[in-house]
Amino acid sequence: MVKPLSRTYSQYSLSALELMGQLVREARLGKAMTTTDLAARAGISRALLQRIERGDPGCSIGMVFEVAAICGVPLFDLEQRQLSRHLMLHREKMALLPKAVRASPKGVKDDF
Amino acid sequence: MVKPLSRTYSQYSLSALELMGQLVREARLGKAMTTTDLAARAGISRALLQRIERGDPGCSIGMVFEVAAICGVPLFDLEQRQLSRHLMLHREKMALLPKAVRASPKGVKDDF
DNA sequence: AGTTTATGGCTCATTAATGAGTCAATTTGA
DNA sequence: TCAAATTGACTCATTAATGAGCCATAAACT
Repeated sequence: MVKPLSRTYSQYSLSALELMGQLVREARLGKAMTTTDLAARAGISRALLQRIERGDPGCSIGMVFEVAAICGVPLFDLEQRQLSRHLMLHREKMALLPKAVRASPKGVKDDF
Repeated sequence: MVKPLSRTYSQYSLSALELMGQLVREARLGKAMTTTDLAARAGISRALLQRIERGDPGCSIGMVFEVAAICGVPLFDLEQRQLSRHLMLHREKMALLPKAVRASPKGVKDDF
């Protein structure tokens, strides 16, 4: 029995998680799929799908995105083709950015 | 030594993952934060942050969203307040939807 | 109302993710 | 060019996520 490390999440993240789960659930119901159906299709357990729909922060992002993709929830509000194009543009943009940053001696330059 | 279960992901999910990672990296560089800085601020290891920026599907979605939130990457293209409002509306909408679906005897009703 | 099915929420064993640490390579700024 | 710092990529021990199974409850349809 060891003391479990309880992670903390910002309200923003939690809201985004819950919204993501609801979008999945809504999409699933819209397609008249049971949790068992969707879970099987995504190759995951029903228990995990339930955690995803609940907005559990501990789920792997790959599985969440995969489930979202399967039941038609758009990621970044982009469709398949647009997403690919967007990504390519971003790759080029990243190539121009600095590879490393030199932090200021003390304190981080931010706008919090 | 057991055979590891290699999960499969759709191209769509992988692209979305990579894009997410790049957005984080871009935002981090924009704030002139080192990987060590951002990791510390998010309360995670530098190794994990690197996996997030690389678009690793295995990272927990909670940590990814948290890092995104910290360095200012908007989720669902929504700001803090808008996200909360959007979520509330969705909760109400969900309350009206059916709680369970009856699957068709054979085959799932979808549009693939 | 009764029946059937879906869902939610647990436990526990197993598998995978995470943290800590190290090292080489790259990049930045003087 | 040179030194200092950042980054990327590993290993390994630890912690957490996942799958399988079960049961009680709730919902849908006749």
